Amino acid sequence: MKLQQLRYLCEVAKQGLSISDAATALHTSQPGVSKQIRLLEEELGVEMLVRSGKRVVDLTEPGRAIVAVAERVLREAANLKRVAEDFNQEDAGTFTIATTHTQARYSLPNVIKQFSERYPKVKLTLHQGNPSQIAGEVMSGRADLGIATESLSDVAELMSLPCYEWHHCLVTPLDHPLLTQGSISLFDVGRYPIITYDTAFAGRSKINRAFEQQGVTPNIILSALDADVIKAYVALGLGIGIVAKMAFEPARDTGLRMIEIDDLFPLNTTRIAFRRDGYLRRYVYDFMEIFAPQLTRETVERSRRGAADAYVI
Amino acid sequence: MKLQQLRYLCEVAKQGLSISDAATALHTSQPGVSKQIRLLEEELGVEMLVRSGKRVVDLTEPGRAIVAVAERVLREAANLKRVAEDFNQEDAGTFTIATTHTQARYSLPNVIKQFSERYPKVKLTLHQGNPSQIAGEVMSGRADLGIATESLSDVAELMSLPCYEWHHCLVTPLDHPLLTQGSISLFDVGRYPIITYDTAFAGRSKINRAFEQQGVTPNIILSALDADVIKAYVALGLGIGIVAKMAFEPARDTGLRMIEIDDLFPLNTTRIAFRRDGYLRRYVYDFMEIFAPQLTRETVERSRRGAADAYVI
DNA sequence: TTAATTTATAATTTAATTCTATTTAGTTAT
DNA sequence: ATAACTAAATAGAATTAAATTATAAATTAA
Repeated sequence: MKLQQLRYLCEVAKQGLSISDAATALHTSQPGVSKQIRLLEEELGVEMLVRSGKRVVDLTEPGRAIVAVAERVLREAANLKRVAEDFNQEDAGTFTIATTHTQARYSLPNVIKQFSERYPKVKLTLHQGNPSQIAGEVMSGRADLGIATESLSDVAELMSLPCYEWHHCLVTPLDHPLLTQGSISLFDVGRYPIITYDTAFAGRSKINRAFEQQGVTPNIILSALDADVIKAYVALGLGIGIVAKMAFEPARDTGLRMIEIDDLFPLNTTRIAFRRDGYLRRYVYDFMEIFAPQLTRETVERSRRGAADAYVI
Repeated sequence: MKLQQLRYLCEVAKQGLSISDAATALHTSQPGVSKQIRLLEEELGVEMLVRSGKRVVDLTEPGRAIVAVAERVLREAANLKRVAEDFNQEDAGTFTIATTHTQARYSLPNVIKQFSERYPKVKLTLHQGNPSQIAGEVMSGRADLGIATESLSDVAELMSLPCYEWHHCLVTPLDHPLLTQGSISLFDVGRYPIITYDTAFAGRSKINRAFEQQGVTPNIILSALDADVIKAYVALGLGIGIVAKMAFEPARDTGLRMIEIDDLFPLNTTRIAFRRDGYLRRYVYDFMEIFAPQLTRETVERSRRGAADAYVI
């Protein structure tokens, strides 16, 4: 078994089961790929590709399982290179963060500015997506870190650590009646048309639950994927917005007012996630510490190890 | 980078940093190993071995990190073969269980008998050890499953599932005064010399804690690694024994009496553990189900996936 | 049925690995 | 300090494996 063979196999799977396309993508010849895959099949004693004459039609069931494991092997092998780079003290490399709009737009810019000044040679990529996409990106190794709110804690392969907590707030047009009202309840909020995040984003589920618990049925007239869209519609007078407090920028959002409502909705926790068994380069640790100062390299490593040394019986 | 190179490197590390010994172990020549390791060093741009002239003296720091990752790559690659074997429907293969004496001696024999009848061609190995050794064996991939009590739940890389619960009991000589006493408290037990498990075994920590909580200082005159030793000394009249209830066999232990004391010490839970990311062959799933009927393949797979699909935000 | 596309095979070339023999360097014992 | 021994690196030859080109066979689409 050779790593090369695994690379060929995975590329064929990736290219939609075309040996020719895989060969092109790998800058090699079609017969080479074809042969190496057959050699692997021979060695393992299992057909991995379903062939109809001279066409590859599908992966066999064992083929699917083998591709999954092969991908992991290749990921680990790629980790090896990163380990070496890291020890070479080369402050160069790639770094991919999968995150949501809210983070990318409102909490990351400062962090990334600092990071880039410290590591100008690191090629940084942001992948924007919804929380399940983020988890998928990190699990598959396409992203080094995932940053999202609440959602990342349920996945076994991922380790996730809390970074900071935040509240929602209301944004209204300049002349809204709620601005002059003293204390505001969910009932008050429920009287106006609401614009907020799409389900599965930035704490929307908590918003729903809070209304439910109070027996209020909110009139959500518009769900958006990000706060910028929400604010735009609020400015147009379509309703009041519920967004993450960090998404309100007094200097820019001059056509809007913000109302603090910390007690109406539960606290949200933004978490950072990475593969439990992945290798994290030095600069990734540094990024985490810039993002959430309590996450020093030591703290993170301790959490990763878990209580691996302790046992009871 | 080639798998071969990683194999060579790991073998050198395993053979105590001898390239010649590694070559012998791998049935190849010394210059071949030497060269491949140098090629890998060149490719990665890092020296992995500390050489003093023509001697290998140590691993460099990056070398150590690289060996660790390389071992994982090789483990995953080995998994590939198992996947293939599994789909080949070959009911043959190897299966290593790391466990404690208590399990090996009292709970596994029946299970293994059933298993071996069903899979006569599977080569089964039992590794006996203390709980931290068991965790280590499973983590490193030397064992497929670990079985122990309580201890395996703290390790992040391992997934552990509860199998069954059990209590301790007292074993005494035939004529012991406690045999005629009605209800027995920890104070009563504490009046006699005690023989029980060594620390870090079969719930010893729970025994200690129970005594502590009652403010009783037990007079433990002997700690043993297994119940057989304990019973032998009890039979000699050296004291009373505290062992797992399953370790008392009325038919064999004719020179001893057993006293149930389910309420004196907390319940113990025996767990089965495996690597979260390892491939489990069909017969391993079957073994688990024989051992603990509630652990069907479906149940186990569901636990492994965790709540990977669910997310909140 | 024909043209286009895709994989497999064969033959050739190229490259890489492994082996044997040998050299070089380090360690130990005298 | 020297000799004897051991281990690793090097060189060159032999072997083996991989990639390439050309081509054949099979399938799909027109």
